Amino acid sequence: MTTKQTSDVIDVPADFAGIPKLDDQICFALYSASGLMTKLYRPLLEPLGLTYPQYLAMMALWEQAPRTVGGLGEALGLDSATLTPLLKRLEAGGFLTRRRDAADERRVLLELTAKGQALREPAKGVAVQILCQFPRLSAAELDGLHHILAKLIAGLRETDVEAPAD
Amino acid sequence: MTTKQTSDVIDVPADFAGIPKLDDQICFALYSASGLMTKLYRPLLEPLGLTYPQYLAMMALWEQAPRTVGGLGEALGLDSATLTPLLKRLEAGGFLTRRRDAADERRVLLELTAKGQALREPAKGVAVQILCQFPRLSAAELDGLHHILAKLIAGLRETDVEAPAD
DNA sequence: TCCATTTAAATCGTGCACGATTATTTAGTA
DNA sequence: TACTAAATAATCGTGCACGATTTAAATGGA
Repeated sequence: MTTKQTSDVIDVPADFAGIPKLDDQICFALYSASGLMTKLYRPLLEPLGLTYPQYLAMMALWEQAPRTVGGLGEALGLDSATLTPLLKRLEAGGFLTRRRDAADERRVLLELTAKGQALREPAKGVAVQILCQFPRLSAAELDGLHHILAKLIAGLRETDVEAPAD
Repeated sequence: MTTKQTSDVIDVPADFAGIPKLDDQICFALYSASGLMTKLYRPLLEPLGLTYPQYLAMMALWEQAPRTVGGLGEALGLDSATLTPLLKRLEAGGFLTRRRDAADERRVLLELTAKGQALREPAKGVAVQILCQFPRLSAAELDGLHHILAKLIAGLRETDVEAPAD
């Protein structure tokens, strides 16, 4: 509390100087919610042998396969530095295969194995259980949350693409 | 392939079986938004010598110090396995000190150094710049987002505390 | 007093995440 | 054809995150 009026320390409208934490709390809320969500998934995904990021990768491949590492990375917002080791673990687990594209040896094609395909059904159960365990937010609230997040993400992606050329 | 009507594979209402991705997209949206947000902070925090989690720790200490590692962990939702190395880096950077509490040698007290205190003002500038770079969401939307996230987090924390005794 | 229990941090092992760099292949062009 | 430039993954180094375990200190009885 007791945030004083140090309105001349930085050259911004006094309105902002007095509330230096509110925006951070939205960021912190996103950070916290994301972490807690991952924790919620952990015990459900563990029996399947997946972590949450691995589950995301599998979902992307259930939607479309084969895909390249780059294509998957674009879908998930991750780069090869993160994906390559993750995909190697999924390959070691027998969920997918990685092979160079014969038509373009720079690309690596990801393909699901039978085991990877088979995981799709139990994964649906996970999604349902998450829904059930979900804190009591109304469908309208969930919808609103999803809608605003989509807008936020679109804006953040723009900034992420344009600003680095600063 | 070709997801058929296997409505008896899992014992849930058929309504859910058909929409196995919607809830995940909220989770994925949280995950993505959180990551993009951290990326937005990075170039602003780098000149200060902080990462985003370190910035969160400093914010908690600007609000209240001295604090114990456990107290900080409760505020941030992190445990000592994450905090101990992070705090050692902040100590190595000269931002804070760690010392055993003489009254209870189990506890470690965190105290800001002059350098750590001094960082508070430029950190306010970071918060302002984040607000400015922020994608065009109305104040009402930001408010709504924050409100729903708070509700979500409260529910997730409950689940996180109660469910593990399963 | 002594000892089991609880509490608090630190440590260990695994896995994610990213900026920066490197290696290889393809494409474009003089 | 040769030679640069662009594209694609992989690699490297640093730092976060968490479950599980370990170490040490405080607490609460018999």
